[in-house]
Amino acid sequence: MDKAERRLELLRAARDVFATKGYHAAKVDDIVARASVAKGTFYLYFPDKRSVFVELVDGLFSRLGGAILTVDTQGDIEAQIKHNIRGIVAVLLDDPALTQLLLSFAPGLDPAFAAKIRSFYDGVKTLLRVSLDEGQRLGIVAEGDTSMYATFTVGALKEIFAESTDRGQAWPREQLVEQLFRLLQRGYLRIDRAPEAPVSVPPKPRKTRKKTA
Amino acid sequence: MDKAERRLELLRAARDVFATKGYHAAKVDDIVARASVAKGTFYLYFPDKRSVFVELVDGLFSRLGGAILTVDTQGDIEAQIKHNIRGIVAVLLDDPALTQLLLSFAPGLDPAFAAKIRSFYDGVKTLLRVSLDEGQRLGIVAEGDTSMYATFTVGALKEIFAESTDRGQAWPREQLVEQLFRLLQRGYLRIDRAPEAPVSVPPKPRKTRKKTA
Amino acid sequence: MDKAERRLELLRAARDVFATKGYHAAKVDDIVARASVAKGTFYLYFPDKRSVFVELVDGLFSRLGGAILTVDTQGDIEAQIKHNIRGIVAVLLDDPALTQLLLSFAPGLDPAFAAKIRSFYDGVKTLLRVSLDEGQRLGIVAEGDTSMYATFTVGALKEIFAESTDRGQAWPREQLVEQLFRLLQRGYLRIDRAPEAPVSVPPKPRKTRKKTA
Amino acid sequence: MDKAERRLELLRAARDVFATKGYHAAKVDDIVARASVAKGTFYLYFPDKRSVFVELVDGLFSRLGGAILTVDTQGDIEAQIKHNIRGIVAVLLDDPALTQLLLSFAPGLDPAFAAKIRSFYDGVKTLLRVSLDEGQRLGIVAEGDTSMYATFTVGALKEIFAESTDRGQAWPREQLVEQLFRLLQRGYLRIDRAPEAPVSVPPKPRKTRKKTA
DNA sequence: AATGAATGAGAGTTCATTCAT
DNA sequence: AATGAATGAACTCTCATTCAT
Repeated sequence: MDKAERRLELLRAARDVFATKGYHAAKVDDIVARASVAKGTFYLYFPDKRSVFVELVDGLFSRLGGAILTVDTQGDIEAQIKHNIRGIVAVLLDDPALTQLLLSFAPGLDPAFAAKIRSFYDGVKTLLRVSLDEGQRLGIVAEGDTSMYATFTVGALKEIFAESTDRGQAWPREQLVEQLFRLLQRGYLRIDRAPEAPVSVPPKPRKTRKKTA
Repeated sequence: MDKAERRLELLRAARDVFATKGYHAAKVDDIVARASVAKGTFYLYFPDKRSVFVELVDGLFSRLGGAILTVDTQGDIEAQIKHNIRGIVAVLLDDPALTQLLLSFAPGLDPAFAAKIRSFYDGVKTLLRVSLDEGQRLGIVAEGDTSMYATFTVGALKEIFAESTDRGQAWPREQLVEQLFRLLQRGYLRIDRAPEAPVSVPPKPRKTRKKTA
Repeated sequence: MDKAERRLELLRAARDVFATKGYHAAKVDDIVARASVAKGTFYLYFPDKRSVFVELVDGLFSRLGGAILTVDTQGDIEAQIKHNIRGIVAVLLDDPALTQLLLSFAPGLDPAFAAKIRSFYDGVKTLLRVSLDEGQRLGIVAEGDTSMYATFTVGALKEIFAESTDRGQAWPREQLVEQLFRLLQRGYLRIDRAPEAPVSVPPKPRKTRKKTA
Repeated sequence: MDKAERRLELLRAARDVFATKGYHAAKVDDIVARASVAKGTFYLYFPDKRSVFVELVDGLFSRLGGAILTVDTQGDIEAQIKHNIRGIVAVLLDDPALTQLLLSFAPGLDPAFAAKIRSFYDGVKTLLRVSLDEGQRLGIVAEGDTSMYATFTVGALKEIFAESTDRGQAWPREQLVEQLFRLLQRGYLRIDRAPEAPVSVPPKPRKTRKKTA
């Protein structure tokens, strides 16, 4: 077997075991058993148990980072946001075990991991907040504390993905994208305003924007 | 020292240690050291390490559960929702260590705990969803998948509290309540914004608010 | 059993196992088996395997250091030197297992240990060299490189003790003292000169000391 | 590459690694890395790690053994002794890494090795003792326990070489030979010091050398 | 002959739990 | 009730050795 392939096999095995049992309950023995190799083999490919974990999380992080593009306010904002959402959905739902792993990881577990994961989310939130600030200037984001909006959004996304992953993808992918977008839109996005009008926001006719909300 | 008091002391010690180091890194030695008792004493009050943890989480859960009242649609809905939020905020921010513990605990970490925690959140979501369903009938909640609204809300709350706890309570309590409410309100609530008007959202007369909801 | 006593028991067990099998071949399992305790107990008394070893060697070092007194050139030199030799002999032969351990320890085995042990011997040699320098000024030590004399002496002592320990103390203690002294005396000491006279150096008549040697 | 040469290369590599890190800390990986061959290759030339070590030590032993000639009491004793010393010095200082290895190896470290090494030194001591016994009969060795003289001598030599090797050969070779000889001479040898006179120590007529020697 | 990936027995260490005092 | 010394199962990681290529 090819060296790179065995490495991947071990990563996959580790991912599955971590996702199933959690980091601490996952023993190296479990991982190698799942990969059908001897214990020592594990250490040919990774310096220690922790580093596989870190590599898995890092991989997901970077794929997520790659999926999120900064919104260009000159272009079609709705399309870009949906594209970002779609990207995130794709990355996360393509590897539910890994998503489980990421979402199930929490501060307090291990200071070293916590810092790494927190900094990732902080990065996402900052990205988001900056976009929201810009949006406020353009009048397409409601007034208010944008950093709280960002926190709110990230939390909502995390929970929805956690649930999706948990339940083995109850919601079809594109529907998830649509619903997520509408949540954001009805929440604080003001691409189409008339936000306080009870219902039926006509999506397209954007020219009539009012301040009042 | 009184038996009940010693028990409490141990619980507090455990809570602090768990919150600081996480469940696995917290050693029984750390807990008893913090409580200034001998190691054996710990086992006079608790059958094992895990059960202290469970008891702590359970306690927080039940206090949270107690703080959330089913919204009586005959009464002042906004006030009741704010009261609920205020209750949750109070419970969580009154014991940041425990909140940290709860939020830092996640599925995947340990299957047994995960089930317990998930069932709590499921309970909260169900409570919420039922209220939202009712709200939809009353026309004060936007159309859409209420279970997703519930998930969304819980996720947002978790993230905001996590951040609040993390940062040593950056936001003043009442402001947090207000902002959370406004997020919900602007999000999918369709209560009329007659600002500061005490109460009485006329439940039935839905025709005036037309088109949807 | 008393805590201090158990500690001693473990030290003794470790000493015996180390002396018999050497540091690397000595397993913690061997030590605890010999001390008739569980493996975990070992770690209640010592942080790790290495530290027991270090403690053993340190103990012997300090006892040796305590046995060696700086020679006061105003007093009876021969008596003082013999006293030193007697002290060293006593320390080393009283605990053959530990002596075995010390002598069987060598540079290259482990950089950390090597430094520790080398520095001890360096200390001894320096002590000796200083005495010899003083002796040369007084005309009771032959001319020549005193640092080489010191090295020579230490090597000879080490070998003789190694052999004594090996063979289960072939030579009676006081005879060893006498013979060691005579080796030194005939070697480079000039307390009683007439050094070239083939045999039978009359030990006492010291008053006639001559420079010439 | 020629088979014998590769074998030598591995031996050299092993010698260097052993000398630097000691036997236990030296990994087969280190050795093959230094020899720039694959790990499996090592086992084509040697059955196991230990056997390389043994072969290295054996080689040094036999070279040492070859350098030591039995002293012919009919010939020039001083010259022969110096020749022996010079031979030992040459063997040891020509390969400091190996010397380091030999001297840093000690009983207790590993029973199997210990026996081998002890038997070598025992051989040397016996050789020496026999010569000294003969010397006593000839009146050129002081009275006393010759086996102790032998032990003494070997120990002194070991220590001096250990120090020389340690310090990267502080003393020039011929000076070392001279000084070693003088130590022996002033110690228990009773050869007349007629300095530089080529040879022929008349064995018997001892009375003429008086006082000074 | 040479390679180097794979092996797996075994080591040191940890720590929740027990129990004699 | 309280103590804290003792326990030992379990874990991660090491590395000499093997063997298919």
